Amino acid sequence: MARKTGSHADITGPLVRKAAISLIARHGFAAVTMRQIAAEVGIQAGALYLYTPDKQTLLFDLMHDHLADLLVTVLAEPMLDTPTERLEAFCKFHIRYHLKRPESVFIANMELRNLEPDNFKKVEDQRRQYEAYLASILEAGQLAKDFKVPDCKLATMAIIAMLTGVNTWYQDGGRLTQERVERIYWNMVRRAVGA
Amino acid sequence: MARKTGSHADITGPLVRKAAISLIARHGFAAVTMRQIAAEVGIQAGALYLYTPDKQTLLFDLMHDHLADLLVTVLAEPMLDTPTERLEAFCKFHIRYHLKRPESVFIANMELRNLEPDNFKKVEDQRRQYEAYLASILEAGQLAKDFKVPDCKLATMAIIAMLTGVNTWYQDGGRLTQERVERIYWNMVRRAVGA
DNA sequence: CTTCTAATTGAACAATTGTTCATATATGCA
DNA sequence: TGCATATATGAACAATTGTTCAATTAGAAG
Repeated sequence: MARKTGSHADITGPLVRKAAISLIARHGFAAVTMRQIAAEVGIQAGALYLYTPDKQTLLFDLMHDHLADLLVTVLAEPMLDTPTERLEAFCKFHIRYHLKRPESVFIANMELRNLEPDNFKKVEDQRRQYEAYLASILEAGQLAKDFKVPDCKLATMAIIAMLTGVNTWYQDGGRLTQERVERIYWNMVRRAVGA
Repeated sequence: MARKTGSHADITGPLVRKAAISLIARHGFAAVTMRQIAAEVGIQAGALYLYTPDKQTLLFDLMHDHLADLLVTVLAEPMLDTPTERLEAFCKFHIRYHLKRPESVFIANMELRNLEPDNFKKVEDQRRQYEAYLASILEAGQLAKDFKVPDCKLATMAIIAMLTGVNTWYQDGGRLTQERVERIYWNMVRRAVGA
């Protein structure tokens, strides 16, 4: 039965997620203890089990929810007319979206091997869907002879790796603004696909 | 005093390293126990301490030695005449070298946060040197007007991320040979830098 | 053979792990 | 006010952790 009013749990639950994201991104899932997460929230370790059935589910939920939001958001972007415009929008979206939540991105990329087989399959499928979205843009551009890509699958992996790599070095207030980074990367991608 | 003949330790030592690499790549440093490593080698956990002072040093040695070998090897490559030739050689070298030791590469990329601060600094510096090698090629090409790169630092990070990404999906005996992958990626890099 | 050292065992250590649960406190509703 | 439920404690659990070390075995040198 759903609660009507905002209870304490509705506040603490998100706090647990936030603490877990921060700690796991910094130290890795296996290195973070339930007691550390609890301490960050300001509760005892036992109370965590009011918000998650176990540690593994907590990790899976973080990764699954992150990727689910990524998919929903990218699919909600307005569909532009030409493959080139769509590729530009994708590149800039990917950089912007990932730079806004670096901790979740880090976890989603690094903690795959700590997922139990069933959970791993689900998360892997979400990644596959996201890659398929980019691949479809490349294939459309290839078909329309807007792009010259020798292999769409390879180009997909290359572009995603390249764009996600921004997260490893970018820092706010650094030498380049985010908009400038987006433009430079889009230019490299554009030329790489021959558009 | 150096031993003249190959002792048992000269054999077991490398076995410990190999077992550690395999296990850490699969499960992550924090999730692997000294007892697991020992079991893989076929000895007791206590005997590991004949080959490493502690778990942290074992990890650092794996990462440090991997990157040291990477640096020595890339610097030993013959220096070609033009920046374009050098960039092509670098791209193909990077893919080939990394595909040959995927487990060490995985560890070097994923376990940075499990290094103690001093060890982290050393490994980070090795990475910086490798990046500087590629950056110098891009800067030379830019100066010679062979490349059109809006930002050499960004292009360096983009290219390395893109090339290293091959390790996440390539499998021997798959759809594409390694040589074909090298050529396709080099083509994308070449166009990305405007060569 | 004996002697010396290198290599290894196996038990032990204190600390920490994820998780459970009886008990207590707080909160919202009648 | 009191009752019911949601939320939290804190102690306890067995299992496991990295590491140490006295005792033992193996191997090479003389």
